[in-house]
Amino acid sequence: MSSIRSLVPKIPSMATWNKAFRIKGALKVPRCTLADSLTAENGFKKLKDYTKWSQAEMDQMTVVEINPGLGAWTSALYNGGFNKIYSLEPTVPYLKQLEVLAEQSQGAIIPLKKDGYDWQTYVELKDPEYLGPYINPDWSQVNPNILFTGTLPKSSKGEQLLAQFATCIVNKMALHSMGRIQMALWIPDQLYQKFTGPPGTNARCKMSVVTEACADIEVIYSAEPGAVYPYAPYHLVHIVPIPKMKIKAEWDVFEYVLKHIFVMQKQPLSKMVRTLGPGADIILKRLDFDPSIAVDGNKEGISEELLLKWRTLGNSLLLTILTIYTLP
Amino acid sequence: MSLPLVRQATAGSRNLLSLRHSKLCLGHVHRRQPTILYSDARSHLPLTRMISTSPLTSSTATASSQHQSSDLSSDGKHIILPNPSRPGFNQTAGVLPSGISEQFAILNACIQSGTMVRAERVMNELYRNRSEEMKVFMDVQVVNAFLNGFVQGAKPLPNDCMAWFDRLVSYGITPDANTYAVVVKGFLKLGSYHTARMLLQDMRKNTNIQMLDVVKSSFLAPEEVATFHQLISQSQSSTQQEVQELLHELEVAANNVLDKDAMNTVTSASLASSDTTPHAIPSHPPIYENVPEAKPMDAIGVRFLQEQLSALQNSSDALKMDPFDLQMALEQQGYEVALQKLVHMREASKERGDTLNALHLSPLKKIMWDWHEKMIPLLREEIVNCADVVGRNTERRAYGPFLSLLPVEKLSIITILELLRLHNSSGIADGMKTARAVIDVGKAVEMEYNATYLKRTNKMGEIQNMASYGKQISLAVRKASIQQQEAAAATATSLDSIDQPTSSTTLSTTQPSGQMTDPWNPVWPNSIRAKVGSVLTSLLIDSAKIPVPSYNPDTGEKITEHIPAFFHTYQYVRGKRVGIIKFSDQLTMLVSKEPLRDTLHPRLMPMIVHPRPWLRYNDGGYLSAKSMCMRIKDSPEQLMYLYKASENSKIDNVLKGLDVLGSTKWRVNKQVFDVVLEAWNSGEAIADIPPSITEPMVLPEKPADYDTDPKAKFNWVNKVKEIQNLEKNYHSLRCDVNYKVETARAFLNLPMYFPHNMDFRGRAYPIPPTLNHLGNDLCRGLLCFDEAKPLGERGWRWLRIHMANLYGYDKHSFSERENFTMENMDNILDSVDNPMTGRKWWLEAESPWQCLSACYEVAAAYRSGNPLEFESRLPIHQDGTCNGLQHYAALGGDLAGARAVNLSPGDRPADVYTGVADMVNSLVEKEAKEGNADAQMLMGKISRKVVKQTVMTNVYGVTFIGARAQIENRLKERDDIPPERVYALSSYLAKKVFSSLGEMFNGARNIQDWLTDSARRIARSVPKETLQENGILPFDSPEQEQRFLTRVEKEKAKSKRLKKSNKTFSARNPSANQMSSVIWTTPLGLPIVQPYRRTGKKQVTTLLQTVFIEDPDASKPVNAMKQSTAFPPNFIHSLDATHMLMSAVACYEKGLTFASVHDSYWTHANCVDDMNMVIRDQFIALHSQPIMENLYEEFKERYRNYRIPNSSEVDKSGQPVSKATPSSPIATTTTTPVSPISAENEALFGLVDTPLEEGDDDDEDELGSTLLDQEIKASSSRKYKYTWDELTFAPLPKKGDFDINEVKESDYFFH
DNA sequence: CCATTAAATAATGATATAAGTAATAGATAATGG
DNA sequence: CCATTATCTACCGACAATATCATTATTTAATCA
Repeated sequence: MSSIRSLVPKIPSMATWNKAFRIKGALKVPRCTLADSLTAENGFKKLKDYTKWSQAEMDQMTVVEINPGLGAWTSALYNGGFNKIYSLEPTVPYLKQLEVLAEQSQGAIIPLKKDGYDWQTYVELKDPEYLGPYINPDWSQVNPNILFTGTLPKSSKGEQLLAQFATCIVNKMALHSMGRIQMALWIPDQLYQKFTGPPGTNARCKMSVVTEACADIEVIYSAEPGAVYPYAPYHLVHIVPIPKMKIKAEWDVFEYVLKHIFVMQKQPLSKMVRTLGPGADIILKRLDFDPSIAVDGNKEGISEELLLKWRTLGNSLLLTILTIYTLP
Repeated sequence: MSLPLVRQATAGSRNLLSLRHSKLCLGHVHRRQPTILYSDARSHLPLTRMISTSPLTSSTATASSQHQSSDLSSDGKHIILPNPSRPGFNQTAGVLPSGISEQFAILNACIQSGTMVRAERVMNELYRNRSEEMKVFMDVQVVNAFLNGFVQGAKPLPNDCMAWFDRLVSYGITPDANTYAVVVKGFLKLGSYHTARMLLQDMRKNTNIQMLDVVKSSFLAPEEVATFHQLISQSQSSTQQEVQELLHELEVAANNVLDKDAMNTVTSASLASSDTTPHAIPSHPPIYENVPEAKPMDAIGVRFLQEQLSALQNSSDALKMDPFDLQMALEQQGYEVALQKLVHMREASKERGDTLNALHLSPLKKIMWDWHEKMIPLLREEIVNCADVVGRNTERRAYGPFLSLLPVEKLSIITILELLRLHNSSGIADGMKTARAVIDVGKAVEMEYNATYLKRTNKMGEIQNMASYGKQISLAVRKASIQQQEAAAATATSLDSIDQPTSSTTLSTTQPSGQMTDPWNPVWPNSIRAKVGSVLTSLLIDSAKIPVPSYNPDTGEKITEHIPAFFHTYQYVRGKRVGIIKFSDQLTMLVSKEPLRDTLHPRLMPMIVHPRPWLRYNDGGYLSAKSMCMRIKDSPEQLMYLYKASENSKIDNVLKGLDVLGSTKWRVNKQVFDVVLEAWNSGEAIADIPPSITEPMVLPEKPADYDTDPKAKFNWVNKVKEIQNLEKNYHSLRCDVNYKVETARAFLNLPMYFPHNMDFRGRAYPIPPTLNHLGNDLCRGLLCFDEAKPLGERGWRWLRIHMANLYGYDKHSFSERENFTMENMDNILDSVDNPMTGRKWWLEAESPWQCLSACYEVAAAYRSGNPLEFESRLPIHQDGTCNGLQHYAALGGDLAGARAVNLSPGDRPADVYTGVADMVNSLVEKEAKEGNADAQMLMGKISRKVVKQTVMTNVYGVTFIGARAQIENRLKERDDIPPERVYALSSYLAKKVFSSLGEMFNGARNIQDWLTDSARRIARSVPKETLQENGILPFDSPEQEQRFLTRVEKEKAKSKRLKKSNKTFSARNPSANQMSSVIWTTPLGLPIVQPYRRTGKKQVTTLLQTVFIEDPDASKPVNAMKQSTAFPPNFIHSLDATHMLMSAVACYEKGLTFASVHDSYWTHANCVDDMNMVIRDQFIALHSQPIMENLYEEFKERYRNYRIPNSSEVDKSGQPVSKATPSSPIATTTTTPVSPISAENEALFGLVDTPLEEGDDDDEDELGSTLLDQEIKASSSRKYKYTWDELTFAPLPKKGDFDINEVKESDYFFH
């Protein structure tokens, strides 16, 4: 296919980076960027091990990368064998750096001045020029032509963005209006904990429930804090939307319910259900499990079976709620 | 000296007292003059006494009081108290530390509910855990109340009482006469005369307490005093001389006291009648014969109010009730009435047995009754549970005692009504914030408790008689009342330490001067209110259900479900949780169908009799409810200054002004009311009545990409939210109108009064919230004076001018305005004849409802054939033209400014707003021609209204952002500007306005700058002592140092809990040490404290959730920025308030009816000329004083010995590079005196960092010095010197040549 | 019985929560290297 | 200590985040001499 690729972006020292790339204005905190090529290469290797992508599969994939930053991950993707990488970078200094890489990659890397945080971007990506040809409404299988990847900022924006990705998966919106698209994201540790928070833990939260209901998550690789500017622990996470959402309820209702019962995640479900509406506790009667389980699904004194039932939230509770609420 | 303020002397019979006070009043108003009228006894401040009552702390106390004696000078010109950072403040101010105020409230609740076991436990815990603080804050009053708890009931426990007495004495409490009275009472009640006698003997031997003081203690009822005679007869046998002496004293005292009642009434009568009051006041009813307060009882309005009461058992009398009693009953029995109405409803329908009629009954009331019945058993159970708790449940221990203070029925009804009242409050659709709900319920319980407690202990008949009698408002009456009250205190308890519950900051024990002792009744802290409120709310939520028709989901058959009427839930507001209590939809529907009148508590309504004159800062207004003359929130400092000023008779003239405002009798304008009602019932949007929304608004269509593009969805959701918001606003607006209409209906044909109080700057506000003359156009249109006065020629003219003003034609000369009205007579008559069907000319007016009201008046006068004799009730307004600038111009003697705001005469009104608008318009026009799109859009649209607020606030320091926001709001109101451009346009316009203003108000701005600068300096300043104690400045003397060290020693000895109060003085965070707020005294003597400090909120656990509440006691650093930016407006407002109050009093004394809305003064048409004279005279009187100079002097005195941090550049030798003080903008004009202190500083620290007392180890020192070296090298040319300079103020801006007396000739000064 | 220590409980402080930044701009307080 | 960063945006009438966890502080129980 192609000769061995060994693209290496220019990684400035932390001090230089601080001067040249610390972005002011739009984002309040400087956006994190992967700043270690080795980490990037290692991460990609692991990712490839996990997904078992063949070169043929990779050849037909178009990669969309958000927040490439210095381009370490971009290079790793390119070096790993992808031939078409859209790098969505809104800030000029990074963009310049990427253009260098673009040149060196003989056009495989295509920097675009777009912002992965901006919803408009996903509308634009549907353009025939970019992902238009690969839009695929078939959710029975993973979209073979698109890989979405990138680095999430450590700010509240990153958190919001991740939550929205989950929402969009459930509702097949934005990126996921183009099909069942897999993602490989570099996620800051703190956010990762919330993203995947298992039941009964402190990290269990709204987002982890939604995530659980819509995608399979696998952590691929964990970067040393030093590999990211400014220093922060990051994980590379592989996210594959599941073909059939576990959430049966209408999204807005589901979200409302989840938000309210998670006000007090350590309290029994039966108590929090009352905050949903006057007399909402009547739905408890129709529940097929003991509602004294804590909202966050704390395991203590709870049978495995019960836990399972509660975790398949979309199937039981919310369906029930919906039926009650939509009665004449 | 001119005498506008001296009340017309009626006869030579005025006593010394009233003479003295008239003089006092003059002295204060006209001239800064040392106060000479206070006897020295007055300066014995009760709270200082409180400190010294504790021998164990005496060393501290004396030390601090000596130390403070220099700055605690309340008998000088101004009230000056220690800085809140000083240890003396909390003690002097009686501010209780966190936790203790709660415990005191609980203690009192235990005592009052008769559960002494719990009271003992509280007391025990207090002494065990907070023993050091107890030494300072435990007051003998508290002790007396506590001890009395043992012996007041039917089963006295004198031995327990005695044991506690001994114990408390051993803790350092010094018993007073009341203490002995209480303890002795216990034994007397049991017949243990011997013990009682021994006690008294002991007292006689060991204390200086007089027997008479014991016997006349308010803790002893007359019949209890009588038992002393039994003691005497029992002990006659003793031959000891000592005993015989005691018995003799006792007998004399007892007889004395038992005779006292008669004495008292005589004195009161003589006191009162010796004033100018034309009639003597009989000591006993009936005294109302010659007081025609209310119209005859067949009036429509009063019937409604009487219906309120008709449910009560003795209601047959209601119709015959005297208005005074009616008012009293309304205030005190509001909840009983509400409850009885529910009962009646039920009884009535049961009796009639006809279900048909039952259907017509209010369904809401039926449900409320149901809740009530369900809630009561739960409440009882809860009370039992609270009593059961011996050990751990701290929550129950905190709220339990309070549940026993009122009957459960009352608790229940209070909760129900409060929750219904709060529907849609704080911007929550169909619900309320939990925090608000629980605190308000708690507050309502507290108020009700106070009201009934008062009723129980109330023997204030004479006082009230006299007070309510007083259409005669005068200092003399006030004085006489106070004196009488104090005299009466020996036999009757009075209301004093019950502060108004709305303020959560409290004086722990306010002991007024003199012999008077108040029952101890601490204000409940908000945390307690929240806890109490939350139990009740939670119980109501559990018990309140509402029937809902429903289907059985399984069988599909129709059933009636009972779902909760309320539920507790949460909302997220920008990521934060907010607890709310929501109404179920069914309840919302029910409530919206029901008229709101039954949830209106009479305590919030206008009064039907004259308000009680303000006797003290916390004594006046409504008859029974305790209210404050100043609205204070969470600021102990404000309260303390007010208290001191009140006790030192410094605010009598202010209070008098409030009395005058409260004495204005109003009535509802029936004609306008009818039109309002018609408009209201039509459901359409008319004037400022919003339309009623019958069907839900149409939602916009979802966009095509709603399902795929989050942005599209987001936008749509936002649109929907906007619409819902609009709907909500309409709804709450309509509710508001509904309340107003209902209140007006209640008072149809009935005179009403608005008791007034002030904000902290002295501006006056009516206390009743819904309907008052400060309200919107609708309120003002609905109200007119009760008294009618013939127009006369001038009045007829003013009426016509007023008519034109209200229409909006107010920028022309008076004669043009007169003509305007005459030319529009046709329209006016049409408006009157066909208000809703005719041409509706009045609706186009700037103030439609007031215009309509004026139309009626003009039309009636016009048609009467002889307008000059027409009896007019319409208030005619005279508005200051840019009142703030007027005061600025007067302060600065600014000629140009004076001309611009009509201080100097002109032949037509000058109007700065129009002037600026014109300037901006021409600017815009020019740029429009140049092709500026913004300018083109705005061409010709810049009205006076658009720029008015910005121009006005410009001299108050509004910023560009603020100005833009103001203009934005104005532009949004217009419909000829596309909403999406409003923002950009307002930005453009704000710039233009600012540039137009340019140099326009330089005179004012100079003063503003001086004020801002001074305030900033003050806010940053620190008392010298603080610096000394932190080792930053040297002590003045070894003695001072020694005193400090002993205090530290003592503090160290205290429990660790207190160590946080030992704040270390850190240079790192300068704002943490800024504790001085800006304080000044208005020319009327009102001390004003700017309350802006950091908020210190804490989470408080309640049954429903935790609530976030301001912790009142923590002394928090000031918000220096707010202090300085707020000072100019506050200062000017305090002046306009002063002017208003002065004018009010002067008008009153000329017999003019007077009302005001800050800078708009109202009176009868034919009195306008007189009032105008008064306004001008008072303005001159006010500004003839050297106000700025006085302020300057006051600041210098008040902040003597304060220091501010300063850094100035010095050259290598340490000599100052420039003499300026860079820390202040104006400082360049200042020649900062080279104070000796600065020299000391320099010597002490040289150029090095402040050597803090914290032991810097050598390491750091080395590091520090090397760093320093580097620093010097690095910036070799620059060295700074940091010093704590004496707080000085910039010299006052130079005063111009304007002669204030020109105001007299200016027709358009107020117009 | 006391003193001392361990365990239990209360008080205090810190942190996360939701989820499009709205738009703009100039002074000043707060913070971090 | 200086430079960057966050926080304000005239004032008043009219107020309001909360659950949970970790860490101390204080109280109670327990043990022992």
